[in-house]
Amino acid sequence: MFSKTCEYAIKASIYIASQSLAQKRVGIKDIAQAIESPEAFTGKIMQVLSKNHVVASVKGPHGGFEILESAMKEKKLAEVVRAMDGDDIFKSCGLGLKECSGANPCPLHNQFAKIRADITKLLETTTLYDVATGLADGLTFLKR
Amino acid sequence: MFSKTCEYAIKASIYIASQSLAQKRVGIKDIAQAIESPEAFTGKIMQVLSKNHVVASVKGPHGGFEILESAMKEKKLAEVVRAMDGDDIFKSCGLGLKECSGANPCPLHNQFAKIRADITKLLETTTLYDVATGLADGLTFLKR
DNA sequence: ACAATAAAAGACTTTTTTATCTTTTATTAA
DNA sequence: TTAATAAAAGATAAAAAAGTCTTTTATTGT
Repeated sequence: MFSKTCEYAIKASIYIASQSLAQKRVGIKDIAQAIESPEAFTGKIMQVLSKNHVVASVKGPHGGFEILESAMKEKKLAEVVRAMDGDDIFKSCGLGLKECSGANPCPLHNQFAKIRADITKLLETTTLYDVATGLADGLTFLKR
Repeated sequence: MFSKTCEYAIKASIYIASQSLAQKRVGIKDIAQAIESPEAFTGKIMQVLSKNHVVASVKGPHGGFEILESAMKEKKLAEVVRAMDGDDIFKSCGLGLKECSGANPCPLHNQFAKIRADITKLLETTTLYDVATGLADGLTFLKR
């Protein structure tokens, strides 16, 4: 579904958002712990998220990553996914056809159209805030 | 969604099924052409499909691959997918958690449960016959 | 029996993804 | 203004996925 990189990115974003709700800025080490990802690789991912303005980064002592509450209420999961995996998951054919469409449909075109639409709707409507609250409240988890 | 290998496998299976409907046994070269896949790699994939009894293979002159009409009416797409990618797509967590469940849910557990169920239903109910007919009738395509 | 055909099997190679290590840049506080 | 901290950037490395090439085995028609 998502690349591993993208899974880490989503989890990291949600974790940072939940910590930001408690006014806590978090560092790479902390993030890597929280989402069980390799630390250095997590750093790389954070660079991408930061460049794509999914999270804000602050260098130096007491630095780290954060997402303003106002921002996380706007940021959709789709933006995180696009930053890492592009928009393949939103657009591309389930069987890998380059020009799969109503005019040139693969054998599963219609069936997949529905599934893709559901995935798109989920990712385009869910904000980081939406999912961060559940984590902050201990209702959902990023490990195991 | 699926690995490239699995995409090829699904397309190859559908192509073989549609040709079998016309009593035509097809070889690797033919299959590779029909689904725009690398020939040698297609051979490897056919070995797996053959071992998993998705298709029947015949060696020697006039050999190739085929699927009996009675068999293709039983074979679900899910069996092709399982043969190539295992059952990750049916089971695994969207965010990669190993023990994602109602008791230890990832932040997207419920949302993904629905999507996974839809994918599973599609793959578990659609037979090769169902999709082969559309291809045989020129209504669907495996290229471009 | 033998030549031709076609898949199976095995050993490799290439590419992509995932992951690490080192150096540089920015920020802070003493 | 310097030492400490933490992310950014760059260069590699390891693992997995995708793809190729060569040899072997099975089948068929002559």
